[in-house]
Amino acid sequence: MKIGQVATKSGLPAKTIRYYESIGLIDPAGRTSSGYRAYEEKDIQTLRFIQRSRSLGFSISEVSELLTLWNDRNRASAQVKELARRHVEEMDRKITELQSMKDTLSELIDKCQGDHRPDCPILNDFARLNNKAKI
Amino acid sequence: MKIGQVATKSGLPAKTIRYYESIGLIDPAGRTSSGYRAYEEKDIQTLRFIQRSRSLGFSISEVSELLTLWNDRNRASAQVKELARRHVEEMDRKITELQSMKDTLSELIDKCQGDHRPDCPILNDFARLNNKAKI
DNA sequence: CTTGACCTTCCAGTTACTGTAAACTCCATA
DNA sequence: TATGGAGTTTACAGTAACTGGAAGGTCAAG
Repeated sequence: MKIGQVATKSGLPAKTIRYYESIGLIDPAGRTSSGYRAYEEKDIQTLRFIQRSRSLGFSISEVSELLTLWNDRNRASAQVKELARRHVEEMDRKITELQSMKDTLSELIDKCQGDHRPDCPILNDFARLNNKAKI
Repeated sequence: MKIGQVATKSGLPAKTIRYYESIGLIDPAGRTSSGYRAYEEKDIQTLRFIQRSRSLGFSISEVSELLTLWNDRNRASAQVKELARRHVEEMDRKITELQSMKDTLSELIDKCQGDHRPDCPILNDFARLNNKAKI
């Protein structure tokens, strides 16, 4: 199978698959006599695995860890859970932070709404010194 | 005022201030006779403005827009609100996406918890084809 | 035999900085 | 007056994870 078909089946752009090979995340693919990369079914599974992990927000190096664990099934469980849990915590932190940024900005927009002066209080707030505690 | 003091007062690393100058986000600072960058009070306000906008998640190019609007107060209100609203929507999308990723992963962790087989179902799920609808 | 789709490599660009190195400049103290 | 340390300058490289584009090779269909 050539890279285009693998791209379709795995959900990853061909370009990205080559990139993953270049950074050593996946083993170099075999080659046809003419130099095209040649893939097998199991490669698609690996790439799907990577695609899925990435879509869940794991970094490349975390995916690399997960791939190692995947290839060592019998002691995977605890470590995978640990990695996943840490990842969930990280996501939680990000969600909280985004939510708080959003709330702050929404409040500023509301203030601007009820205000009929030509200049927007949002910008004034941005420019004010020591505004951390004022919102 | 030299860059170090401005860094302290604005909350931005000196390095970052130089960077902002290099990409044209802020005007080049004046120089002392010996070549050090020389700043005034109003520069601190501008940098604070940038710091605050960035901390609310605006990209550099959005900050650039905001700075332009800031310098044109009388027609700022509507445009600033629009920019801010779009930004809030974008944050909402990110929050939703992160939340959904988190939920998915949490579910997988739960599945792993109640399972006493040595290999973790998380990895199996990662590797499964067409798993988009299965969670 | 040619066209077009697909493949190859390599290099550059993206975002927003951060790290590091080598070389000043300035101020205070011995 | 010398020197030491803190602060400053520039320039270059690196980060994360790709993405875009150029220039060229390959293959099947018509």
